[in-house]
Amino acid sequence: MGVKERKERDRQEMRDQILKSAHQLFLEKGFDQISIRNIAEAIEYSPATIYLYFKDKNEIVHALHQDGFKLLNQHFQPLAKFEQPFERLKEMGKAYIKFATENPGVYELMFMRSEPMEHVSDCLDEEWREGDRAFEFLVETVAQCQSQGYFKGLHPHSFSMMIWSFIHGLCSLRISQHLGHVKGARESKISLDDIMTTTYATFSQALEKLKG
Amino acid sequence: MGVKERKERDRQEMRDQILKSAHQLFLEKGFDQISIRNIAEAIEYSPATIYLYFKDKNEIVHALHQDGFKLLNQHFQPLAKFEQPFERLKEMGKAYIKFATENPGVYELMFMRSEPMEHVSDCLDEEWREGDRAFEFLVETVAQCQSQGYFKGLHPHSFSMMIWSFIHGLCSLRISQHLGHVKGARESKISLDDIMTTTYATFSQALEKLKG
Amino acid sequence: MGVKERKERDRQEMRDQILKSAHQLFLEKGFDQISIRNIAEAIEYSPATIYLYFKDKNEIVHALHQDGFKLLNQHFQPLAKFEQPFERLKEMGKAYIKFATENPGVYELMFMRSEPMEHVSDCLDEEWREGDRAFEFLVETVAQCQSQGYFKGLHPHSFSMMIWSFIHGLCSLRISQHLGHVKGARESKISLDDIMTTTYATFSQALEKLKG
Amino acid sequence: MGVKERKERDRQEMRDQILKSAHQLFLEKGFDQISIRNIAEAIEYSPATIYLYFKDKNEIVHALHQDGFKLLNQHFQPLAKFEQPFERLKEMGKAYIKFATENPGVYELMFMRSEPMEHVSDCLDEEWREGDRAFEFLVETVAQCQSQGYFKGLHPHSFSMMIWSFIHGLCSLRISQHLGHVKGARESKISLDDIMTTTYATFSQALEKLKG
DNA sequence: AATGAATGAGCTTTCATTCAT
DNA sequence: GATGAATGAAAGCTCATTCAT
Repeated sequence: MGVKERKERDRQEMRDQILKSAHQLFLEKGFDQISIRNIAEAIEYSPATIYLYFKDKNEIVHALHQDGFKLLNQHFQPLAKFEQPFERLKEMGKAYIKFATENPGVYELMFMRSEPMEHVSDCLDEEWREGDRAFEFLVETVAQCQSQGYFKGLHPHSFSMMIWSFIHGLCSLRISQHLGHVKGARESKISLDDIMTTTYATFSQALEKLKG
Repeated sequence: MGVKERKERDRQEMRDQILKSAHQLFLEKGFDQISIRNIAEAIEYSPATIYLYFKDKNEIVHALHQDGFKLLNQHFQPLAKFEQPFERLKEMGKAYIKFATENPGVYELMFMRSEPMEHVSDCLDEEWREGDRAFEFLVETVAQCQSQGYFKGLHPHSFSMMIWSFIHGLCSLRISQHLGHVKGARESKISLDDIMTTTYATFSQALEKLKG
Repeated sequence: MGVKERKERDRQEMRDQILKSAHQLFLEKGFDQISIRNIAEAIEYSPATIYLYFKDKNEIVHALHQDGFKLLNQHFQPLAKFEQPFERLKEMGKAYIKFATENPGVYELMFMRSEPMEHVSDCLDEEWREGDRAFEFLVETVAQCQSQGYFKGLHPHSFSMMIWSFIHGLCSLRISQHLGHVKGARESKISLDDIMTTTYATFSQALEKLKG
Repeated sequence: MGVKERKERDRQEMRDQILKSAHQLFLEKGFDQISIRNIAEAIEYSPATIYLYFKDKNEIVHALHQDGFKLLNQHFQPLAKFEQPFERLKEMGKAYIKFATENPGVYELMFMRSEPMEHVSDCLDEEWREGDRAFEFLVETVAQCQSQGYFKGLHPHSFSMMIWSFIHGLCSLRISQHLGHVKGARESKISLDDIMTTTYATFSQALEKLKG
């Protein structure tokens, strides 16, 4: 009995290792520098081996895509403990930034490229469950904020879109290396993290002012 | 003397023609679909000819990058006529969206990819002049808004960063095809343009509320 | 003792099952579409298992080759009942056509490819017994026809070769899909079976005229 | 002026060289052992170079296919001088055999494989002109034989099909190496050429007897 | 006896780039 | 000034085969 289970576990471990390597390569080399051969080299296996665990390159990308959303939701999980919705909202932003900053390659894959979307768009809605969950969490939190007097008169869905746009913009500018090239940031030696923190703080202040 | 100058002029014309074609291709195909052969075919010259005018593919990308910023500034030019800074600010957003929507390939190249940045970062600050101009225009406008009572107590540079993050986030989500996949948008048949308009309107409303 | 024999029997059964699946695959897919994996999948065993029963792919092909000849002879078996040799000869042709048409993949393997031959040529004459039987049956029938006044003055072995060439030509043209591409057949919508029947009938008529 | 022409000639020579090598490889290795890499190696160029002269592998196969038919017709050309149709018919057979024997690889490609057919079948009828010409030449010759009293009462098209089947059968058995394995031929040390000659002679005799 | 895991060698194809002409 | 010709390097992928378990 144990044998079968161990095999299954080994198999899963190998899949994970492959995905982890791909993940790592995204980080180092960027989305289109990734190749089956690259991954194979990284895990020190032959390219053919990859195909024992994934049907094709697409399936790898797909898996990373889904794993990415799961991971994002994991970053959101601890936020439930914040009872004040506005507090929670602000923490969500921080968690999102943390996720993007720590997993730039996967973030790129999830939100900054159109290629994966073309494949994924054929999929069942089911595939989007994790992605939906994340967004719904945001919408709910916004709605709760409104019931406490924030963002009065604004549509919660649209306002959530706005928030997401901002935070995605900030994260993606960082990942695409544009953050450090803005006039002002370029000259002074401010760290990228500081820029993000400052910008996010500004956004938070603005949100705060939208109360009442 | 005249000969030398004419030659130089011819050379510049050829460079422009190549860039124009590349720009056009970006419009149709997107960043990774572009190739030297593609461009050569479009201008009806041989691939080898391109190398007479550009050292390598990077140099083309680089040039497009710079031209892109010029083009963006051209979109901003007519905004000078808006005397009310807040009006001007809102129009800037629209102009930015227009630029991004009409030149998705170039936008992708300018703001959504890290590869070009890596090459550009070695360059002189001089290279960034056009980019800086665009951002400074935003900062100035924000500052003028503040002198009229908007965004009180917020740092103009940071607030500009926030605005840019938002608008870039919105545009890049559209270009990367993610806009249509958000829960809600996916089911209803809202057009992407409508989503952008709505989200931007929400943002404008929010900004408006930050007066006083 | 019994154990050893049972094992041997089991082994033989497995070999047969593998061959049967391969045969089936040939029927559906044709010579080059076949792979060890294909066969393994069909018998629901792992590819590695196949190597327990056959040294390599060649050995499988070889075995199919031999089985093919057995099957061909089985098609000939019922012909013994035709007492008139010329009738029997004509029925042999029909039986051959039936065999080829119903087992195109195996026919291809047996008669249309050189690869298998290269391996087989090292083999003992013994290996050819079944093949020889089939041809000898033809030669005998021809000889009997001659004793009834047909094909006078023609060498039976050569005449048999001639007959085989014709019938093989007809069958192989069909299997290689050339039959439908001849001028005339291509335009009209005659079925391949009709072309074969007609051509064979013409041949029969010609043979008939060679009497006396 | 001469430059352009020379270039064109060089280009044609290269194409020919590639085709010749492919032709040669067919001969040595058989149809499916052929690969772009193989050909490239044979002509001592890089694989990529092949793609400068042919769009893809298919185009090479296609070209060989067409060239083959042209070559076959060239073998038929000198036969016009035979005024007696029956003589011409017999010479046609010999010419066909000569063509097949000297170009086994191409013959295999032209008549013994189904893969090329699948691609070619989509083509215009125009593509088949050369093939049609060859077959029509046969039908005409048969018809002329009939006007001289041969093959009375037989349909010329069907009878031509019969002749082609025979001669193709004979040639293809030789090419697929089956000719030497027939009982009788195997034991005695008769050369393959002798077998072919003898079998063809027997066929000729039979045809002769179909007069009157 | 059976197999999961692994791989080397092979495939077709594309592309940025160089260089002799 | 322009290019046809050539290529090295890389891509995704498949398959027959081996071997430890």
